[in-house]
Amino acid sequence: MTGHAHTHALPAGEALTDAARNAMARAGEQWTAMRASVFDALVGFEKPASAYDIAEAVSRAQGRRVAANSVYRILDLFVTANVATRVESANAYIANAHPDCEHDCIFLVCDDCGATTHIDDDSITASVRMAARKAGFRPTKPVVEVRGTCADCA
Amino acid sequence: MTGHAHTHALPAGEALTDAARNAMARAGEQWTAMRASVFDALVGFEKPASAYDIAEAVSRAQGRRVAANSVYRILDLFVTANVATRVESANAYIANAHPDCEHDCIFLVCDDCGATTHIDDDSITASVRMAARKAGFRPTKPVVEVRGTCADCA
DNA sequence: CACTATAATGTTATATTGTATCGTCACATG
DNA sequence: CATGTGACGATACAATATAACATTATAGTG
Repeated sequence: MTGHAHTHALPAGEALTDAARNAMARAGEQWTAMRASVFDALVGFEKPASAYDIAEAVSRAQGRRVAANSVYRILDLFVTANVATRVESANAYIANAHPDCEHDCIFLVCDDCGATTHIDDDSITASVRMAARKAGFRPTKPVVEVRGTCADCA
Repeated sequence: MTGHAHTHALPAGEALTDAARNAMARAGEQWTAMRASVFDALVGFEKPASAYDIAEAVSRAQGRRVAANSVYRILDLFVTANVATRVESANAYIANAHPDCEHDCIFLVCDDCGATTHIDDDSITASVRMAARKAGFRPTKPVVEVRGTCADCA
């Protein structure tokens, strides 16, 4: 039993950007050129990207030096607005494929190639939260990531 | 249902150090004065400690400068030998309360005070591994941590 | 439009975390 | 004693993250 069946029409390209912009709007945040740039860079990576990777990509795209600092600020907003997620075990960020709905994501991180996919299994994350509560803990954000080998590298 | 009931006589003090030393021996690693020092420092922290925190503590304890470098090396051994675990979402390390048995631990990290407890719920981590496999992924090490507020800070 | 408050970004500096490299020391073994 | 090996020291550096303050852009408002 994998929680309620749950199919997203995964937004891509324009649609994904739209979804992100909307999510930001809902969070009361603006969608500026700089933020669009960072988002594009983020989506441009297949793997989770570090703030510095993104800073470099944005710098290239804009033909000027963009400091990691600014990128961090924007990534923080993205994370708050559910537009991106931080992959803790990789110190890196990844775009959220469906900013529209709130999930406790589960990331599968390939130690070989770095490729990272995510699955949504609300029954698992719910039981994680539950177990925490049973221990007298008030959960805010479960971090569920799996290191291992992806299908391509296996 | 919380997996098989599972009660450890949690080793503490001397007993814990013994357990750690044995675990290292099983991994074919030596138990040196330096390693004992690092382990003591690690156990001395209530919260997950960064390698630098530990380097400082060991430096104080030994009245000489110990470089983070050396601490990292030893921590890596500890992690491999199941004597310590890295808390990914905190970039820090914590001693394993029962080096004798292998678990996919679940950590509860308080965002307020930093105190971190761990629970072992094999049914949860098993289902995490299972979900990963169902996605064509070969799991090596699940990272399950929960950020939130502990009972004391609630 | 001009003014102003606020948000966003730039700039620079610095803190924290993590690796790499190579030298030295201690100890075991032949 | 010679030699090999593992542990540790020392130094340098790379990567990740935050702080503080200046400047610029933007949205409201009169």
